[in-house]
Amino acid sequence: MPEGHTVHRIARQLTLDLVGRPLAVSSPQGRFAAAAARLDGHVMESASAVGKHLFCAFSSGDVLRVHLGLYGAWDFHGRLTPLTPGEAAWGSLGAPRLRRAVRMGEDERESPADEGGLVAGVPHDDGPFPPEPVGAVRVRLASNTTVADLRGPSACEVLDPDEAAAVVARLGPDPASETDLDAAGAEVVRRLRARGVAVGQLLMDQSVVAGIGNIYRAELLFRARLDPWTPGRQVPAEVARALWDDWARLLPDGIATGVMLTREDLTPDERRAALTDRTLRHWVYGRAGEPCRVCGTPVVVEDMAARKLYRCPRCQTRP
DNA sequence: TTCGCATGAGAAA
DNA sequence: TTCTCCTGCGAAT
Repeated sequence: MPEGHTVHRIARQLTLDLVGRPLAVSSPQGRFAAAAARLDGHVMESASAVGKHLFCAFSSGDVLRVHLGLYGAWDFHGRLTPLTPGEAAWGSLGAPRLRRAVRMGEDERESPADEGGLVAGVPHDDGPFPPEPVGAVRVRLASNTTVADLRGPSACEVLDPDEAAAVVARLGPDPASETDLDAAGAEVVRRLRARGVAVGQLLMDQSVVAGIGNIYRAELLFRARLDPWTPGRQVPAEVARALWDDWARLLPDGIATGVMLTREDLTPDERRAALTDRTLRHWVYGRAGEPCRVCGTPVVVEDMAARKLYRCPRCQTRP
């Protein structure tokens, strides 16, 4: 999925263009029709992200919770405010949607493949407004000027505020939604070191620390030069803390750029190139068999809890 | 045109 | 651990 940075970007886009207005809420696909009717016509008062969960609070008192899972994405149409002032807006946030670049005309450039979608001018697409829903749109949130279409989410439900709070309570700290990063870090260290499970698995456990997915997991562990198979209990406190601190650095960068660029060794020019060339972005993720960028040893891929785990068998060691 | 895979995670066994 | 949700891309056919 879309790891945590993407969901924060979605929350920001919704905040910029749909929050504070009464919205037409519908379910073109039909699977969310009854719940959509409850929200329809109400004002979206806030949109926020915790880990990979998106929460949209409505004036009716209802909270829309969305989790994109592996396939989900939001497609935006109509007027869009660039998330970064001066830059183009993103038409699609979530799972890869490269093909949309073909659909949407000429003066677009392809967005970073990692994030899918395309970058276009603002407004970023032509044609009648609102556009006809394309494919299975679970939820459409529409103002007079902006449409957000949700497709393929693994979770999409209406909760009351207490239920939404209960979801958040089950999550570990998210650096982008915590006010006290130091205290949150201490809690993550405690949770990481409380179990004998492999640290590679613990970083993916959303109840330990929220928002990390398979790419950030692999990259954080490489950056720490830590063997992912090290049991959590054997990770020294300072190493666990460094993992959190590193996550707290990478996440804001990912939110700002929309790209999971995890290499701190790049020159500014190389960094610019890496924003559009995925083969330059990562230390180990997706690089099975290719030489480690530090020592040249072939990067290894193996299964960990049914997910692909990438690591350098030489650089990443046990404490 | 078909098939396998993917940035995820809850349920079932 | 395995299944399932369910979407789109890209490699293979």
